[in-house]
Amino acid sequence: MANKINAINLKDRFHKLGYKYTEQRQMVVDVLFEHPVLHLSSEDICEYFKQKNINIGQSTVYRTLILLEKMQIVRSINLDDGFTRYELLNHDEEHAHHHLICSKCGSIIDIKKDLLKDLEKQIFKDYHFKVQDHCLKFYGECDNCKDKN
Amino acid sequence: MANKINAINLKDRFHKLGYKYTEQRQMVVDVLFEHPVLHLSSEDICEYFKQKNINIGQSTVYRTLILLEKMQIVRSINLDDGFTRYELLNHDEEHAHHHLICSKCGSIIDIKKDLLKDLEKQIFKDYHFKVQDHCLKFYGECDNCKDKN
DNA sequence: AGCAGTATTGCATTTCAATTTCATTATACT
DNA sequence: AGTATAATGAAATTGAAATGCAATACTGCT
Ligand SMILES: [Mn+2]
Ligand SMILES: [Mn+2]
Ligand SMILES: [Zn+2]
Ligand SMILES: [Zn+2]
Repeated sequence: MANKINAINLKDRFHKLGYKYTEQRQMVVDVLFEHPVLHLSSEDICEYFKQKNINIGQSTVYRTLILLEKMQIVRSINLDDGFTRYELLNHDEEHAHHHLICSKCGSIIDIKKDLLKDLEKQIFKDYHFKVQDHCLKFYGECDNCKDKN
Repeated sequence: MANKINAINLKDRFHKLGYKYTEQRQMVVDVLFEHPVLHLSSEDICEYFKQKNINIGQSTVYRTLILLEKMQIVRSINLDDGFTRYELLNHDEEHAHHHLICSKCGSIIDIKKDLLKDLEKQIFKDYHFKVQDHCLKFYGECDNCKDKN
């Protein structure tokens, strides 16, 4: 648990890298840690602040997310809805985890098992291509929506 | 080979669906069939026409690609460069094929083997999620770039 | 062939998420 | 506390995607 990232010990991470840990950045980090299961967009986070009457500029939210990605605290993902979305980067996962996207209701399910190790070995054999990361999305019908037919 | 799509017999496909097979649409289709290995964007195709002094409006190209996708002649893909790209839909492939994306030189390699059948069965067992299609991209270093270190 | 009805074109404009500018403000270090 | 530097945020800009609409082209019918 020593090196586990959480909202508490981030201050040091920022300072070690020469960044200031401002109130605004804290707030953005807090929202992400409070909703670990969601895939929030910059707009989602702005909307959340607006509802709580917290004044943080959209460009600050936007730039904070870029910074958090550079700091390897979040990862940006594309779930095909026109928004860049963000999720906390889990350092237990060697590679990006996968997503099930229900075409009916739009719900998103995380798949944390890697599942691709063998394929990547195969690709190295066949194409001499050294895989560093991947992006895998499955489109279909979720358990809930299957009943509603 | 009876039902194989090519640039020749598309006229009938358009007419059967109530669409007109105009010169502009033919030209767009031709560009796609002439570059089966590329992943062209709307802008790429406009640029190609401009260089050949062919006057076709960008909105026509854009709308033609949308139509071709609806007609199941092309598929749109996102290769993380900010452009929607298109490739001919091969009806031998049950699902979308995969892409290797070289982080160094940006080259794109098609992987036509499906490779995901077993995983999709596993996902149905574990999550009761019925996979209909998928999107798989691998990021890494291609064979060419590996030497240049 | 000519006509009428409908689909398509393409210029111009709009949309909208993402990005940048820049004057003001906050932070960290001494 | 003071100073240097980084961050903020309102406003403006960017650029790919999408749309409105008047002009044009295609198709089926006479
Ligand atoms: Mn996720
Ligand atoms: Mn391809
Ligand atoms: Zn669903
Ligand atoms: Zn390469």
